[in-house]
Amino acid sequence: MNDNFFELVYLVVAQVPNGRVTTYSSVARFLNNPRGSRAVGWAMRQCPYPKVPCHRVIKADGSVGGYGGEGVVKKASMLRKEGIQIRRGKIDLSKYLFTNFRLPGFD
DNA sequence: AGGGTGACCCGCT
DNA sequence: CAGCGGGCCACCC
Repeated sequence: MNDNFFELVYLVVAQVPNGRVTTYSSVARFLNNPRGSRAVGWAMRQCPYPKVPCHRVIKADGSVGGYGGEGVVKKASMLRKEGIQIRRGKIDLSKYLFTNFRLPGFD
């Protein structure tokens, strides 16, 4: 269940509130894996938990990133709907980036 | 045990 | 500011 890095990613991403976004790198860093950003992307690709807002996870440079191919448009649309302004396909991380996660399991 | 894949990141040019 | 290449991590076959 929650013994894998994989599961932790979902728990952390699920903590991202509406109207905010996070980056693969930030999540990886929170899990003490500063270089595990790729693994986070892997977890997102699987996304077996519908409660996990994988669409709120973007790249570290502010770009929307990917969503399984041409779904990126849909992803951007959803973010926009949540009140996130996207300028030239980029999101202002200094405004919407959320990294104030809490340790999973310490509810 | 080994190789291939992926919704990435960072530094350099 | 944009483009290219190398590196790192975890999962599946």
